Amino acid sequence: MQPSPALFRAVADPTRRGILDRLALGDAGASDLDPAHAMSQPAMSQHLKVLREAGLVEVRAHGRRRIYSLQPDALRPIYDWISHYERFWDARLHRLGALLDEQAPYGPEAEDDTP
Amino acid sequence: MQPSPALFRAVADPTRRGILDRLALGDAGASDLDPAHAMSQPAMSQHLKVLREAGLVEVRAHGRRRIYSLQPDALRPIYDWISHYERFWDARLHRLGALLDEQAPYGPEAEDDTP
DNA sequence: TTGACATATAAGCATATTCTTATATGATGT
DNA sequence: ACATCATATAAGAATATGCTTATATGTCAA
Repeated sequence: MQPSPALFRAVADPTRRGILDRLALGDAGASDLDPAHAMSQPAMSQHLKVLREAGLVEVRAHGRRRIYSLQPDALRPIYDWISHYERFWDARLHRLGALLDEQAPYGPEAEDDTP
Repeated sequence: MQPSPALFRAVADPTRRGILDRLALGDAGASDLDPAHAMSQPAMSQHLKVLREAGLVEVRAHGRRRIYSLQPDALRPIYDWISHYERFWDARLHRLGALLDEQAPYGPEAEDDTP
């Protein structure tokens, strides 16, 4: 089964992946997540919203600050999806695949249209 | 390090993930990849181009057909990126993280602004 | 060679995404 | 209460994405 579009969309953006990487080091307030002020405050807030809606981060209030924390479990659907391909990463399986291809040039379902 | 934007962009689209899932079953001609004619021929061709540019598929000519094959190795950067988060998936580590959080409420870098 | 087939590319349009500026909300310290 | 700080939301503009129709390229079969 496929991961939710919201999840893939959330991690598709390099800025947001950077935020996740940062949060993997430890919880942080929203403003701490962009120390170099590479983007405006609303831009960051919007990225955090996308991550929240994907379940990848959670917020808690600490006074007037919002402390964000990583919810790494939310990445599992992507991990599981990719894991299905892991079996192809073994060189011997690759070799076997090549052998099978020699016998059936382009897969089990392709009809032979060149008699 | 972060996977290339082209790679993440390629798998961010559910239609393209479907194409990859289909190719995991075996090589196929471009037209075989949309048996239900859910989209136009150019749409499929454009999706395949994105996948090609991300290195996720390769083409070979077989007569006038183009046979596409999966290049699963190209998924590894995403897999590796996500693997960094895998260590958080263990419940005991989660527990430990909570304990550490009690001692340092929101991570190692947050300055104490509530005296 | 010629016409049909399989795929790719070009151009244009609708929608989505991401940014910006301006403003709202809510907590803090005086 | 009031000014300030931290964050969120609204609205709009610029760009990116994914689709469509039309057309180009290359192969096959007669």
